[in-house]
Amino acid sequence: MINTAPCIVQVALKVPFANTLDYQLLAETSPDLIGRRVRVPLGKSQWLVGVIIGLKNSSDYHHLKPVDAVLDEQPLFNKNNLKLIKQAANYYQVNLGEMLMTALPAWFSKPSNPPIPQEIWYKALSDKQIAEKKLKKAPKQWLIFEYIYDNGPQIPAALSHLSAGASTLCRQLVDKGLFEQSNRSFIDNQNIEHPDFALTDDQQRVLNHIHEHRHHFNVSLLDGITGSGKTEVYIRSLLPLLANGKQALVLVPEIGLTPQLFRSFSKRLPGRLAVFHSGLSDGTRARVWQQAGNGHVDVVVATRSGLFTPFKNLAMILVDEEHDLSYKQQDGVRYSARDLAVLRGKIENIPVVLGSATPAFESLRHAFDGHYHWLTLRNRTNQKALPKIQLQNLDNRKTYGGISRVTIDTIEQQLDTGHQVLVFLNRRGWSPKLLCHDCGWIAECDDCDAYLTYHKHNNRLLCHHCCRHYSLPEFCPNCGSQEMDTLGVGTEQVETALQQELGDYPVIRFDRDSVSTPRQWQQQLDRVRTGKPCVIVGTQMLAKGHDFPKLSLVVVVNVDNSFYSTDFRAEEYLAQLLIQVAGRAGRAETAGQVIIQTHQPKHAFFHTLLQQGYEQLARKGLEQRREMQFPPFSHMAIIRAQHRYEDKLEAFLLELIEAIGQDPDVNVMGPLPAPMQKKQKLHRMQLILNANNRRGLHQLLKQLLKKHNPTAGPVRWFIDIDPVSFD
DNA sequence: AGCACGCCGACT
DNA sequence: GTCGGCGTGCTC
Repeated sequence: MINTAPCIVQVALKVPFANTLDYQLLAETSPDLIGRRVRVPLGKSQWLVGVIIGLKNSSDYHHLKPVDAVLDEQPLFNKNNLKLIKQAANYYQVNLGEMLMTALPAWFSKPSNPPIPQEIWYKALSDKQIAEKKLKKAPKQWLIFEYIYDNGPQIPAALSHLSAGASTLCRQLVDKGLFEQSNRSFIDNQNIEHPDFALTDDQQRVLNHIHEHRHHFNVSLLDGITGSGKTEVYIRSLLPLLANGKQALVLVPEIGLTPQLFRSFSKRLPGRLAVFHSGLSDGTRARVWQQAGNGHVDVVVATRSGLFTPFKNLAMILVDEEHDLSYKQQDGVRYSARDLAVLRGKIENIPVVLGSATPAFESLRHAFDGHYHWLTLRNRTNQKALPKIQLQNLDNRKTYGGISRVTIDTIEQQLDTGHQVLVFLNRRGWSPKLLCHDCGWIAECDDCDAYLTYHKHNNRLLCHHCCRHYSLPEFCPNCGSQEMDTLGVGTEQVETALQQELGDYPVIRFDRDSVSTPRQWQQQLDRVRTGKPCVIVGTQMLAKGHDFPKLSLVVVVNVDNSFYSTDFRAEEYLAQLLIQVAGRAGRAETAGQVIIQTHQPKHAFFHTLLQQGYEQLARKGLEQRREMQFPPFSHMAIIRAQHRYEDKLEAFLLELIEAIGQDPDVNVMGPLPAPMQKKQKLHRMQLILNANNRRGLHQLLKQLLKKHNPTAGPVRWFIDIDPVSFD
């Protein structure tokens, strides 16, 4: 029966002043309005997209504006999804509307509600030999066929590197009966491999455990060293679920790692696999979202924002590399996809598996305490020895581009025996400082509190924080001296020095300056993949994922900065990074070797990590945090504020402290200048709140938000719950 | 957040 | 005389 009286809907909108606003809706009152999007007017002339999150029974609707349109025929968010988002909004202290819009692919927030664009995928139908015969006279078509045959279904846009006019060629292949086209954003796996290799005892034990606990919420920490076969465990955990027609969500920390895992999965998992990450177009992301929600996709491999993908029948969430900081969003709503994955598992009552070779100390603590099932893989599947790590004291050693003579000799030996070498350092450019020898002046950015990095290729100074360029001063602006010199070493300099020292061997540099496009990335990677001896010089971007089979030696140039960091997690991060880069080495046919150059080889950190291992480092680190009352033994939040004038900013934060008042459970530190006090002309300051109970902290923040609207006054500020970085 | 209203300085 | 600065206030 149609109810002709308007009903009142509560709409969550991305507006900073309210969680929901009420509108009247002249339509059939039905409970399944909840979770559907609407277009509503707000204020003078704003059309906004919001989500209906409740209905009200009242005849008092005359003062309410009407909903302009209901944009969805079916709810875009189901009950569990809304529950997750509501709890996340509450936890991270943001509006429901803001959390909803964070969860929703951008495509769905357009008021015009355009239809989701479709995309044509091509899939090889025929056998390779048959196709080769048929395509003897069509080399371009053969190229396309071979690529799709080897790499699985693709869209024409992904084939542009093979040939121009790829979509035409694909259509011709369909006409010849060699290709099939489909209108969806996933691949439908049928010809999967069933390898007959046996799992190691460790893997089997872990797998049995996951299998036994697959029907209810529980968290397993899959703590497995590099090469211990975590991916195989993921695959075999998923197989029985997929066989029962269920769905799974797999999170990876960054786009670069999706293809790898996706490729392993596509060889082995029967079913429909899709990826979801920021590298896809808005339209594609919307499509994957919709199809996962409809149950048309079985497995989604996604980065952070994919955590919110709706599913019809979700049965498991895997979080790969769970320690990775990329899971914490660093702008907008500062949520942690790993933490929310656990919450989602709880809400859906399904298992969550967190995997890492170097679990976050926080996660390990849950494992030690028995909150998480602690599943360890301590042996490598191929029985190969782990790389040998050795420290090299840099004191009193002459260096060439930051690298000692002994190390260069070792590098040369490895190259001479046909191997490849990775030189890792986390600093791009030629040199991180430009210094005046006479007065000690150091070039700094006008807009930020940061030293300028000298880049030799364009002979300019660059601020790595705001990207502002400066030309090189001929005289010291402070004393007029011409004795300007660079200080410290960056990738550019390492590359040049090594090229000079190693003569004919190629030196291939990977950093944001030398590889800024996927195409360049691929080109550089191809040079390495030839397997010829070469030196790879790279930053952080090389630490993750990529396997170089010929790599036998990793040199870590400078790690000492971490020992002076103010971040209480600095050593944890350093250990994770070192183990990760070391993991790049051991995959060669010979045992890998890692050289860490440092001025502090006697530091307790190295002793613990190298003699006792990561687990022991974690136990010690956690013990210190317990004593100091730091997370995870306390609950932290940071209030971050910025303004053009330092004095105004400080005055405002003092006002906030006043408003916070005394709380026996919450320790307020500040106002502290942020480590980088000025960034892009804005001064930055913060208050650190450290609380011994979560509820108290949240109550306090809630009241603070009520008293001081963060978007109203002249000073902008926001709350970062469970911060992982302090810059 | 947007977008209005509103009250004071330098310009055709 | 106005154009435009950004302070304050409101949005179902």
